[in-house]
Amino acid sequence: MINYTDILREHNLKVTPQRLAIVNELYLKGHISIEALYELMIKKFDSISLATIYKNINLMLESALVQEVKVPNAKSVYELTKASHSHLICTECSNIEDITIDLKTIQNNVLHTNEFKVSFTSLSLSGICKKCS
Amino acid sequence: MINYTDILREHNLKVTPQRLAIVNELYLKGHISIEALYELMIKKFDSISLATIYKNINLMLESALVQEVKVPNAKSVYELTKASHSHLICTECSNIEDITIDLKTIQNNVLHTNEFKVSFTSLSLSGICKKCS
DNA sequence: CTGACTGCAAACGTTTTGCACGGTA
DNA sequence: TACCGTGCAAAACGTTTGCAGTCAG
Repeated sequence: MINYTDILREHNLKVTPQRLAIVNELYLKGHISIEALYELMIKKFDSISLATIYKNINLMLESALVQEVKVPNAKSVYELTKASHSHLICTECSNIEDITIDLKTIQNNVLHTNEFKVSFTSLSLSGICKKCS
Repeated sequence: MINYTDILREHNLKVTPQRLAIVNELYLKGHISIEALYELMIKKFDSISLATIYKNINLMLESALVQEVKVPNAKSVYELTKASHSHLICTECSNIEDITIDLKTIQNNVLHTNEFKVSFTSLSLSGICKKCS
């Protein structure tokens, strides 16, 4: 069991049952859409409002506890902020897997040939995953 | 002057002044948001409707004449479909530059270590461009 | 001439906001 | 206790749809 309370406090967010549950779902699912998160939250808080989900996700985005992942041809999903990584997105089952790919060489090339200082990279590879092929 | 008429016909789209203008703006700007496209179009067609923009962009997406580019922390932009490429996105001036980066090695690694068959890649590098630094 | 495109208005789904109440620190 | 978070309802926003008139082929 992860200590979500401290994680929230470290990001200057008050600890509430709803927030703990949101962080818990993000941790368990890895990547989740607003809609799917709401469906899961309703099971724990039968009168929770979508507005609460939005307000909290937005606060978590601002405090960098959470990051948005833009998915080609699909809705965005959200994940707990972790070390820079890429995504394998299955177009069949919609599952998203994290993967570590070293992009330093590419960043260096871009710095020298384009004089462009990279601060954030977003790489997603869409295709068919092991299970679906 | 590019022959936009043929480009439209090749994608089974009827040729209208509005469509010619949309393709022209996409060509000139490289990447453009719906909102910005509408602002430009209004200058040429004072009674054009946003619905016309949406309908045409959607048709152009379906016929693969146009592609959507999802931008981290910003609205999507649209571009004429061209050979696979990546994007340098300046967080200062919001300019987007196309760049060719060979991702075959990465795709091969993913195929072998994750058994994941990549069909589409999306790589964007956000940072500070030459002009803004 | 026929079907497709345009522009307008209405509808729709998603996200945000305002407010009264309740809970955290 | 004081402020912040929650839930509800309403509003705002972006996008889509239906329709009547017009245009491309």
